[in-house]
Amino acid sequence: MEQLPSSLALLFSLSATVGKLSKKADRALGLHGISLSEFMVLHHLHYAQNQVMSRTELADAVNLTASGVTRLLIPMEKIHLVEKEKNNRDARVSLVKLTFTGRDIYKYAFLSCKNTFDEVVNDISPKQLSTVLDVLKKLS
Amino acid sequence: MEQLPSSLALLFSLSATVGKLSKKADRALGLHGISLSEFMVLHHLHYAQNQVMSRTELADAVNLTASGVTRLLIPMEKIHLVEKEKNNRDARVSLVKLTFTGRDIYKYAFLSCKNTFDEVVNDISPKQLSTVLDVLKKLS
DNA sequence: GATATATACTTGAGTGTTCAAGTATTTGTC
DNA sequence: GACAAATACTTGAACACTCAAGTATATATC
Repeated sequence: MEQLPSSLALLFSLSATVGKLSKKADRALGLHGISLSEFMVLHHLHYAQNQVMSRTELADAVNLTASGVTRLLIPMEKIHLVEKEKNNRDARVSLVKLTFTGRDIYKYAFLSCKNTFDEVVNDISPKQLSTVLDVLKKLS
Repeated sequence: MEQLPSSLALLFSLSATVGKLSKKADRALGLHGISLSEFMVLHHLHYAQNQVMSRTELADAVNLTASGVTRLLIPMEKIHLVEKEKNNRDARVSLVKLTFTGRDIYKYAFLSCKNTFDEVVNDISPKQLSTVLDVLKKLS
């Protein structure tokens, strides 16, 4: 449509695609009462040692600021998906622990999300997919 | 790091990458006093017939809602990057036209942005890049 | 040619996020 | 062991967007 250099085409295309895919994810996850960011928090906690992480670690993992994480966690604590824990070695850090409920919700949400996105990538060959994942890793 | 199915790995990776790249773009474009969304508006106007588009067309092009576009354009009109124009055939539509100033800013912003992102894609082969663009097109 | 329906846009209220500034605590230095 | 600098987090203000409802205009139907 326009003579856009491929580097900028990449930027434009990435942002359009992510816009659409995250909406899709939010719709799928909405059935479980959580957003994509919340799902990502649950996911990273689920695979963390003891299912515990600090807020700073979470911020890095889900690509938010520390303050974004603070605010994201407030409702998640309220509905008991996660709970606060102290770090005895360092009183500054406020640890976040996945609860039993949180783990449960994560599992069901995971399945919904996986089904949705398996379908999305259905007509993309495994080889192409792995190229894309490689490139994305380089870009990050 | 975790046993994430590739479809979800794609979602996570895409959203992380876009987060970082749009920040990078915003830093580059900030020197010209505009955001990435504003740059995208200027870009689409620049290549539109007569450099005019309706707000609905713009919304589609930059992947925002109509109301998002209305609000994005307010400051752009104020600093005379774009201006309103009537459609004589249809009084409902409010056309948006690129001004001289807008065109000028676009050109310089384009160069900054291109330099930044040419560097970003520097260690990605043209073949990989075109695969990624193909896949993104399929996903959108 | 009146009336229902659709389209293009705007507006108020709300959401999710950031940034800058602040607090509490820890670490490093002399 | 006092004090400066760094770290982990929280909070108020702001920003960028969305959604739902409203207005104005156009189109289609009878």
